Order: sequence, then C-alpha cells, then structure tokens
Amino acid sequence: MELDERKVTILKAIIKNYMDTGEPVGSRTISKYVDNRWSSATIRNEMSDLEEMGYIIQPHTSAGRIPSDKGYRFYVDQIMQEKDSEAAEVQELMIQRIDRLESVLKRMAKLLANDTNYAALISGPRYRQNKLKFLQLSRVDQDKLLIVTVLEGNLIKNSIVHVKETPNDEELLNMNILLNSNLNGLTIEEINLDVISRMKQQAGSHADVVDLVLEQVAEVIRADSEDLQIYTSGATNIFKYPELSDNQKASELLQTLEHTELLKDLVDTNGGEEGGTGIQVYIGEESPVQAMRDCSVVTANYELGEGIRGTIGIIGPKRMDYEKVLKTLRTLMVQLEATFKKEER
Amino acid sequence: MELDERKVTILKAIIKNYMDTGEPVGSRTISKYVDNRWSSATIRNEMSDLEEMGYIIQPHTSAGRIPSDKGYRFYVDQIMQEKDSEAAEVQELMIQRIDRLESVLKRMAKLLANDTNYAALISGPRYRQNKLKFLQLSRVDQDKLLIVTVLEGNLIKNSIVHVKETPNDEELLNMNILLNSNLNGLTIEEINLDVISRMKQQAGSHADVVDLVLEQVAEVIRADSEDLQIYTSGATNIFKYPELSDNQKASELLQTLEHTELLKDLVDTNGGEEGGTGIQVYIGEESPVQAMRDCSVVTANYELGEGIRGTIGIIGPKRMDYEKVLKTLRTLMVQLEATFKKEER
DNA sequence: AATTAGCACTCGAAGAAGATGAGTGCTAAC
DNA sequence: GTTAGCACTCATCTTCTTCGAGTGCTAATT
Repeated sequence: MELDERKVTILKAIIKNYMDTGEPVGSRTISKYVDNRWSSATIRNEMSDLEEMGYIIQPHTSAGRIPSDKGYRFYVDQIMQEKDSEAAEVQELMIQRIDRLESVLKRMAKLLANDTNYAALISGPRYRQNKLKFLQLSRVDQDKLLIVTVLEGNLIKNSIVHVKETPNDEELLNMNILLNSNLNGLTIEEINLDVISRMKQQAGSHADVVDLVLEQVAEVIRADSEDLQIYTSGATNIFKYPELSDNQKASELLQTLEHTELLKDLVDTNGGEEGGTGIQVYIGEESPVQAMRDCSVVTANYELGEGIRGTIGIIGPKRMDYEKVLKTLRTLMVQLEATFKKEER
Repeated sequence: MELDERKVTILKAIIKNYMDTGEPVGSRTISKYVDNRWSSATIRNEMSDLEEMGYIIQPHTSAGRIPSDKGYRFYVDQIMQEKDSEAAEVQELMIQRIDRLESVLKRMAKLLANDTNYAALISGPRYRQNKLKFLQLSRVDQDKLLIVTVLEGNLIKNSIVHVKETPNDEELLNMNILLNSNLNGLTIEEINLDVISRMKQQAGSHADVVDLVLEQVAEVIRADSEDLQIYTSGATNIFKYPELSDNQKASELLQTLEHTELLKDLVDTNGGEEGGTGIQVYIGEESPVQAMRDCSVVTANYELGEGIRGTIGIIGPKRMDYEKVLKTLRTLMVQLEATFKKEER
C-alpha cells in the first residue's frame, strides 16, 4: 500500500490533534478538522489502513488513534526537509558577558526549558588534545603558591599548592619564564621525561616546585577531560504532560536526569557527521537512554571553534512541538556560536 | 493533663512504628510492641488522651493514629537533648583533594543523599566583606590580558579582558606591583575615588588598563556575593515515600528544589545564633518554604573560618529518621571543617 | 469504484452498592 | 486503675452497572 495524499493529510491531522490534546483522536474529530471534506466513515477506512501500515495505534478497541513512533518519524522527517527560514524568537538572549562559560550554559538551559516547556540539557564543552598556552606561578601566602593554567581556547584553571618555602620574587620570575618557555604549546602527552628532566636541571634548587607544578597541571587537564559536565533545567516540566507524569515514569525520568552519568550516551554521539545542522531527533524507542523510551529527545551539537564542542538537548513527550523545538534549537546554536566568536574577537 | 511516663512510652512507640511503616498505627500494634505490658484497651484510653493533647492525629475515625507536628517536635527535642557520643559512619568521606570547593560541596550533597535516602541540599559559602589578597595580570594573547583575583579565603577568580595593546613584560611587572601595593587588603567599599585616581596617576600611560582591571575586580566580587550557589542531590529520593510522592506534592517539591531562588529562606536563616551545634529542625508547618509543609527539613551551618559560611540541609518526610540525620549531619560538619583546615594548613 | 449513512458492537471510565476488616469508643466487670 | 467485650465507623476493595466515544461492517448512494 502507498501513502497517498489523503492518507498523509489524515495522518498529519491525527498527529496535530494529538499534539494539542494528548488524547486519542477519533474519526469524527478528523472529519470536522478537514471541514467535512470526507465523512467520518471514509476517515475510518483510511485510519484502518494507516494502522495496518504501522503509522498509528489504537490504545484499545473503542478508542481513537494515536501516532506510533513510525508516525512521528514520518512527520518529523517531513518537517526536517522543509527549510524553515524564519528564526524562532528566543526570549532575551542577551548574554551580556561571558564571565564563565559554565554560567552561560546554565542560563541557556534555563532559557530553553522555559521557552519550550520541556526539559533541557546542555553539556559543557569537551576539550580534546588541549595544549598549554600559558602558565603563571604567584605567591599568595608564606607557604602557598598559586598556579594559573591557561589552555588553548582560553580555558583557565587555578590550583593552590603548599610548599615548604616559596621562592622569592626574582626566583619566581625566573621560574615562570622557565615553565613557559619549556611547556607552552605542548599537550599533556608531549610532556615527557626528557622535557621534565631538562626543566629540573634548569630549575636548580627549586626542582621540587617544578614537580608540584607539573603534577597540578596534569591533574587540571585530566580532571577536565574526564568528568563531563552536564547541566539540566526544567526537569519538572514533564509534570505538564499526563502521559509522562505517572509516578513510575516520572520518577525514572527524573532520576535519570539527576544522574548525569546516565546521560552520557545522549551527549557522546557525534551527530555532526552527516554534515548538516547536527540536529538529531530520537523518537521513543530510538532513544539511546532507557528511561526516555516514552519521550522524544532532540539534540544539537554546538562547536565553539578549536574542537571545543558540546551538546544541547530537549526532552519532552513524543507529541512535542517538533517544529518549534527544531527552530529554537537552530536559532540558539547560531546565537551561542556568534556570541562566543564575538567575545573571542 | 501531664505527659506521664506511660504516655511518653506510647507516644514514642507510635512515632517509631509510624516511621517504619508510614501507616497509621493502632492500639493493638502498640500493645504488642510493648510486650503486652498494657492491653489494647488501656492503650486506647491513653491514645485518646494523647490526641486530646495534640500529640497525635487520627486521619479518619476508624484508622490508627499518626504523630502530629507537635508529636514529632516532642520527639525531636528529646533526641536533641541526648548528646549522642558515637559518630555516624559516613561512607567514604575521603575527600582526596580540594581542587575546587564547589566540587567538594557537590560530592558532599550526593553523599548525604545516598546515605540518608532523603533529598540533600548544600549552599556554597557566602563571602562577606571580602578583602582583596592578591592580583595578577598576565598577557595571554596579543590583545588579551588575564586577570587573576585572589580574595581572602583563597577564593580565586579569573577574567579575561581585551585591550588595544598589551603592555610589555616590564610594564606588566610594574603594573602588578602597582596594583598589589595599592589594593591588597582592601574591601570593595574601600576602593574609592581617591585610591583610584592615585593609582591612575602612577600608572601613567596605562591608566586605561587600571580602569579595566578595577571594573573586572568589582564585577568578580559582586557576582560572587550576589548569586548564591545551591546544589541539590537525591531530589528523586522523595519518590521512596508514598506520603510525598503523589503527583501534586512531588511536583511542587521537585520544582522548588529545582529553583534555587525558592530555597533562599532555608539557607539565609542564621541558625548558629543559639551558639549550639547550629542545627535546626523544621517539622511540617514550621518550614520557611511553602512546598515543604508536608516534609521535615534539617539544616546545619558550616563555617570554614574567616566568616566563610554556608548551609547543609536534608529534606525528607516528617517521619524521617531524625536520629540518623542529626548524627550524620554533625559528623559531616566536623569532617568538612577538619578537611578544610587541613587543606588550609 | 469510491463514498457515505446507518447500526450493532466493544470496551474503558465513572459511578453505585455491597463486603471486608482494621480500629475505635464505651460500658461493665475485674 | 485495668481489661474484656461489643457495637459502631469508615476507608478500601470488589463487583456490577451504566454511559458514551469510537469502531467495523454492510448496504445504499453517487
């Protein structure tokens, strides 16, 4: 059997209606929806076909139909084809200042959740193969040294180490020159024994400090690439959708959103490979995350230059407003990247 | 009427039983619980008295009794009096290293939630009237300066500013000396026009950089004292308690936990004034947060020296295991402060 | 051949009626 | 002061009924 034009019209009508109400929709409703172009009986026949083809489902014998995963998939694929020109108006994307990327991302998640009424998720960027750009030692106390580590991409990390005795100002100055001239531009893998021993030699009486500093630098870089930061917002929005808010499901979903390690699968996938917008839609069973099998998940990858990339995601009911979500995400990505570029300028 | 010994025994028995089961407890249950020391009829009479006195409540005529807020209050007050000597064993409080206080606090909230099976909340420390300890300018790019600001209490903040042209190394060195000699030990209020104009004069050709730096410093300090960080963990634990997990209540409570601004009242209160352990117990209606009127909330204030203080909180059902929670909190506080001191050493 | 009106049928949801039993209050006896 | 005994209450569970939205099928119509 083929999906002729009338079937498509009816399928879309079913999906649209179900999106609004969340209730199974019957043949008479559709008949009215299409201005009685066809009678309810005709619609019934068509619906019967559509069900046989797997696009819609009857929850029980005497209920209307709801879209199946396949039905949503068809709908979404259609939307994705239509290039929407107009951008969604994202409320107040006045990111006044990137003080810390983290805070921008958090605010962005909040914005998204508020704007869409679904749950939003955003992963902090991963910095791969990052290079050292700049190191600075300073004395902050009698026995404490502050190490500021700047990585490629202007990622800044601080650490404080304790030493028996801090070098004096001149020695510090020399150490800073020593560290920077030896280490700048190296990735952590490139800092090998050879480099280290040469530095120690040059450091003379303060070789122990070199050790401490290197240890810290290694830890800073490792910590950053290891624990993936994921921020969520609007998780409780799911209570707005009856089909998700029964206790069992809501509990599972919220628990998943609370434990970021369970969200890795969502964020790890490199959706950008298709070269398109990098936006992916997972409907129901398609989701890589167990607890989201009753939801739809839309993810988008952002890239802030120099391989710094992360993921934004929206989690909502299967009947989410895909059109709006896709638009909003696209707009947001553009703005995020633009804001970042401007700041980097 | 007086609370004689038998009434107290029975009241405690009711509370203990209710804590375990979450179901109203009847006279026969209690009778068995006290090894038939008194018959169910006697218990009934006593229960009738206890109800009249407001310590227990009958949800409906033919149900057992449950403790009222007043009943819990009595019980908790008794526990608080008994000085428990033995410390609770808090799982694996091996905080290997304070890399960033933030991450320690997050982990601690997680720990607490796991350990108690209630929701945990922890507020980042507030730094009041903070003094500048150290400033450092470095060049990281052609047109970018890195400003590292260290405040009293070793709170470190970074910011990057754009300048038309960075000073050369020697000028930078001089500027650092200038900034530190003029600003160290001052609070933001103390940086007045007088100080600023004097510095600008001394800075000569790079007076504009001084402006930029001061602006950043002001912002860093302001941002930090303004937005109070609150981390929550184990929010979904509330689904473990039927009396809290009906959709209405759970939704409200979770929403409150998601919006940190609603938690301010819990964290702002300065419970330490009584001079004791600084632990406070809010039972039901006593809670300052609307959505927690059906819960109990236990908060404790920690202090990490130099006026850096914050709050830890546990949110659970009224029938929470107060004894355990109090013990755990006390232990945790001691350990947190000890860890911090050691690290500061 | 496609469409539609008509009708019997299905089945979940909501409500009513009754059965169950845990738990109480009260009284009278110990 | 304590306890046994008993009538009474009332939430909960089960069963039964009603109701109606929605279907599938058939026969008539275009």
